[in-house]
Amino acid sequence: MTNTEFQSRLLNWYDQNKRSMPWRDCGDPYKIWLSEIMLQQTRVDQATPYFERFVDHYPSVNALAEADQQDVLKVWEGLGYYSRARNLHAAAQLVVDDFDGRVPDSWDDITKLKGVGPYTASAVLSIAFQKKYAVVDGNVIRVLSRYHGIDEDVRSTKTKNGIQEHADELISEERPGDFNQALMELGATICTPSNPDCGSCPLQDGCVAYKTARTEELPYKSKKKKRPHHQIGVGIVRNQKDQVLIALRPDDAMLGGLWEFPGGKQESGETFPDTVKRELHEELDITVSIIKPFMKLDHAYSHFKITLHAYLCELEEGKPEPRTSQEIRWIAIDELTEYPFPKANRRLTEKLMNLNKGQQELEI
DNA sequence: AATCCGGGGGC
DNA sequence: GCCCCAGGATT
Repeated sequence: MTNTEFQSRLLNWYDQNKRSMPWRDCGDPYKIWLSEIMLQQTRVDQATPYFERFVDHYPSVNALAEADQQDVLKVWEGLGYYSRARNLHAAAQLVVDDFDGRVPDSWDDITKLKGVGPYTASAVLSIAFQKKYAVVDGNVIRVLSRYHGIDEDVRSTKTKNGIQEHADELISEERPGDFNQALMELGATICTPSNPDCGSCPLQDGCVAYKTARTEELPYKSKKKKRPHHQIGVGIVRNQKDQVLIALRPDDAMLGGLWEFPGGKQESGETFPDTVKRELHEELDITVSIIKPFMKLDHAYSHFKITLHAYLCELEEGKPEPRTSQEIRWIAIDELTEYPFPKANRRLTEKLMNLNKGQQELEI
């Protein structure tokens, strides 16, 4: 199949089958940029409601640049990879300060923005500005490795560079943005990781994997390491004013800029109450007594898993001082909704708020 | 080149 | 359970 045939079949398929998305065909570089950041390692269906809410809060680069980081993280809460939100916020301020509030339309300028790497630069430049940069994301890797019958490990840089060269050669001159979106759309809806719908694929004729019945084997990926599983003890410290103690994670840490109940990893030989007491002493310089178990939950992060054991605590001695955290605060339980929390901690705040509403069992 | 960074959905 | 997802930053 010639490149021209590849393009026309793909683009015709796209014109008839593309899904509707709030940022698609809007022509607004800010919304296209925002969508590409939200879609990093995130499915369209998961990102869409966040996109709508984010645009409601921050309809323009200027609005985003003027916002407080805490508010931006609150709108982002639940979407994960929170450095994306912090980087996007900082990048919006750079766009206002250095680029007159306009999203840069050149490679050298747009890659100056935090959180904009080769994929996002290519996506924004092609979709918003019709420039000929081919994207390579997980979808493109899957589609082209099958189409060309590439069986090297797609996790390796060399293989990805080879796929980038294929994409660079295939991309349409006239409709580069649509070509990129079409290839990704095909990967997301037809050329799926398992059970691809080859009968509906416009590229079936030229596809090596289809012709050799290797669609289930390609793309080849080396195995990932198993994720370690940690046991975490967490303290929900209450005072006489029915307030709880929360801590702000530093910007450069995992979940940076989000709040949490203080705690940490269980060490060998420790009971969970021991862990909570030790961690709170180390992190906040306080001594607490354990009142009772509050909640146990499992949660999976990208590279490890945790079981979180939370205990209701009472302050025995000392005034809490932030040591490992950026800031600490005593807040009422009904204020917990106002702060950005990561998912595992959000499950704790939800139980606290439900019990508080029912006036149950929170009395010490 | 390898590792770190969330959360959700599909199978 | 594991895998994947419109990846980027850091080491």
